[in-house]
Amino acid sequence: MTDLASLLSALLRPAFDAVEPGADPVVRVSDRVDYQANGALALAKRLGRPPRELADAIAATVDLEGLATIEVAGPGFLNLTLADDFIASSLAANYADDRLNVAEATERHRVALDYSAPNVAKEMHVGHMRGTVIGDSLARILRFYGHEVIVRNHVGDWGTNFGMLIEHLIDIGEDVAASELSVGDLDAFYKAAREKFEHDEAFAERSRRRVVALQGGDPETLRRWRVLVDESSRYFDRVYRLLDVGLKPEDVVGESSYNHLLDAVVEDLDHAGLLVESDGALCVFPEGFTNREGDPLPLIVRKRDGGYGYSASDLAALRDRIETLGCDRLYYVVGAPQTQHLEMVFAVARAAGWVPDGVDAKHVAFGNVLGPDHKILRSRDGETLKLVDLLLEAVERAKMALDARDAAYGPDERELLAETIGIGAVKYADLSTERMRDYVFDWERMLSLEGDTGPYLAYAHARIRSIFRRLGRDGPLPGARVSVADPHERTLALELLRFEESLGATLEWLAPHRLCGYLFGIAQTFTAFYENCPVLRAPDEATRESRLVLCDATANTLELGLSLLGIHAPDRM
RNA sequence: GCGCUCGUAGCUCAACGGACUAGAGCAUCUGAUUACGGAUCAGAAGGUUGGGGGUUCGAAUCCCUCCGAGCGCACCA
Repeated sequence: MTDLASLLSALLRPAFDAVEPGADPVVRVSDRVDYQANGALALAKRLGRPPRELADAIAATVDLEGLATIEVAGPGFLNLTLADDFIASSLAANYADDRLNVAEATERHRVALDYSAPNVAKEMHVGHMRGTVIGDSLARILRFYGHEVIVRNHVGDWGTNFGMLIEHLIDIGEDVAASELSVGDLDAFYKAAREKFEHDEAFAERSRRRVVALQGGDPETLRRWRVLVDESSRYFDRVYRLLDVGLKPEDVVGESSYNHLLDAVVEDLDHAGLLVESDGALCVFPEGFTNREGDPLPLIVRKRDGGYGYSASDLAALRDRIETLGCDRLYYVVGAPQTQHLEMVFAVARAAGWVPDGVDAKHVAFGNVLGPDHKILRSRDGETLKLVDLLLEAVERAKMALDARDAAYGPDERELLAETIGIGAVKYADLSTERMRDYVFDWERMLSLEGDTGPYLAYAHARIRSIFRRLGRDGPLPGARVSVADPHERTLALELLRFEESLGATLEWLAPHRLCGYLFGIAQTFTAFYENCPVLRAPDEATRESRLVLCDATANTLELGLSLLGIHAPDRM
């Protein structure tokens, strides 16, 4: 389907072109009319003509082909009201062709989507949840649009920490370590290693030597490193399955994967004349970045000791995504504190000529999850909150909520529903807030069946499906005509037709909360419709079938929209 | 100190440079409805969009400045 705003814009364009070639009508959804074009105001300013007069002239010459009526309002707005017949027939046609909830990109991209990025031998905590959930939703939406998405789970599997982690592995024995890691007690493992590193000088010394052995490619050291990586990956995978995200083991391409490209990064930066030695380290000083003292701030590509840091692997990964994978969109779903680092990486890559025209690299930054005290969410005892613990609690709470309801579930159904609802609630709460903002985590609110929540939307969907169960059919009769005679029908139909517009905005801003807002609006509009327009007791057969189309289209939109957020909507709950 | 982000109703959040009434949800209050799954509906109350300037026909949105919060600022990643 084509979105209505684009369609109206195309109809208005000739009239705008006649005034000034290439002028943009700027058609938008308006709260007081179906759509509003305010392009005449900007155009009038540019041409120095009275806006109202210009708007009148455009309105007089425009041909809307009977699809809408136009009216000049205020200082020069062009208010567009769609014809009821047009809304009804568009909805019916799109519904019949199964094209109501379809979106098509005009140009397709190959997108490198970097998200999740947990650290090997370290627990996943709430901070990883946001990146994982947002990234997963964006992956789904991009694919839905027809873009090719190459997911890179840039796990932290390299660096000086691994000296101490491998030594600790040796100390406690691989069998013990493997069982400790596989039950998900990564924090205990990491903390024990850290503890020894800080208080046991002999251990610290062994650790430092071990780093050298690791970076030198010593086979036995690499084998032990691999044990840590593999055990952690298995653990991550379990968390991803619980979280119901599409990340797969083959998406894991960690920092270590770029080791063989790091020398070339340094050489090429040197050839480009960007490399500067400073205090023994090899640095690039991109323009516009300064430190505390106001001096130029370096991106340290190679450390004084000759080792590479994460700047080098980030640069190598960026090149790999452009040069080897052939991506023209690079999205990094990474926390807001990394903003400066990523900007510097992008700046250096551009200066080095590694980012051709038409290639866009973006930091999709996100804020923190806060506790009731408005500080970073922690467990009750003040420790970092393990992601699994949070997810399991969500499932437990959903189970209790289900038990409190007046409905009977089989034990398997109860288990499955609790997982679907609980995890969905957490994900929706996360996705429905603008991603740059910190948000306050609140169990009560996110699991509530009232308000802007995952369970509310899932329930809205299940309730509509139940209409058809009661009817004993799967859907409306084929070829049913749609009428929007009642204002509630009209509003709902129009809202349903705006699916692609909403998805377009979601992608344009890489902001899943826009899709959330749309779906919540759909659910609310539906309730108003359902309250005022009897469906099963409709006055006549034709009205009933028309309303059934609206019901089914709403349920489909909710189900699809939620699935694009990574949330499953069960048919009954 | 410099930089980035945020500051909107009691609380949690929306709002793409567009309006004459800045929207939802929760909580509060008033009515209606014994309901096609009550996640009901109608309505009320609640805001000088942190303060102050500026640009504009028009600013929560853009610019400047101040205040407050969070984060980053050379060899951890």
